[in-house]
Amino acid sequence: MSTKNDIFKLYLRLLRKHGPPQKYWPQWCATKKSLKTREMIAIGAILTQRTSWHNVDLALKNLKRVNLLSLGKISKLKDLDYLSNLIKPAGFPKIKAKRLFTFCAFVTEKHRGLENFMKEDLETSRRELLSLNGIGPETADTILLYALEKPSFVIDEYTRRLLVKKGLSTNLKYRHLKDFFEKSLPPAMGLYRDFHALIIIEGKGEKSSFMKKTRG
DNA sequence: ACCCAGGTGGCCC
DNA sequence: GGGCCACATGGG
Repeated sequence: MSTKNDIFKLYLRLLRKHGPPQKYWPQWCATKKSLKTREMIAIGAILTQRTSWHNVDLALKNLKRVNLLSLGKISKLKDLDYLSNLIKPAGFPKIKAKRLFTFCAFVTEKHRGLENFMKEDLETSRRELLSLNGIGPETADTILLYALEKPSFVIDEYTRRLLVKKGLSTNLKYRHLKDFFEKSLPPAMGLYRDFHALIIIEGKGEKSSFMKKTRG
């Protein structure tokens, strides 16, 4: 039977092993407080669904090249095929273009921009994000934590793998795990970001050593 | 020529 | 409520 304390101990172990993470989400983006960065993170959160960072990066570079790394600009697009072609490297281009547009239109039209949206409380924002087509719990929490700066813990495949490996949970449902982490920790954005980053660093490390071991 | 990557929604039972 | 499937591209 795992306890709340096990989660905090896990955090301390990861912190001791890897040191404080220098960069948050995503890897190629340090925590800058600019609106542009937050918008890029939100766009990346949608593009990265079931997709490698490298491919998301290619798509973001395409958007930047045509000066479209902006929620307001994307929300004004008439031609989703154009958007779809730009984000093609990130995979599922048709569906992701639609999802991205839906999100951008919501932020721009309903909230008059990301800065206003940030003023809304966490629970209301989360409900609104989840009501959008194409935004599920992980994408919603990623946007909340990294773009809107709210203490909303993100659960992903790395988190599940680590919990299974450590024997800390057998219930792998999103809501259950999110509650488990949030009840074990104080609601602090910085802590949630660091912890999530450490879980990924740990997960990627495990993977490369696994690949090394099984090769040849 | 496989296999995988930080999900989500639609459909079916 | 759960199980299965489509959605697509770049890299190992």
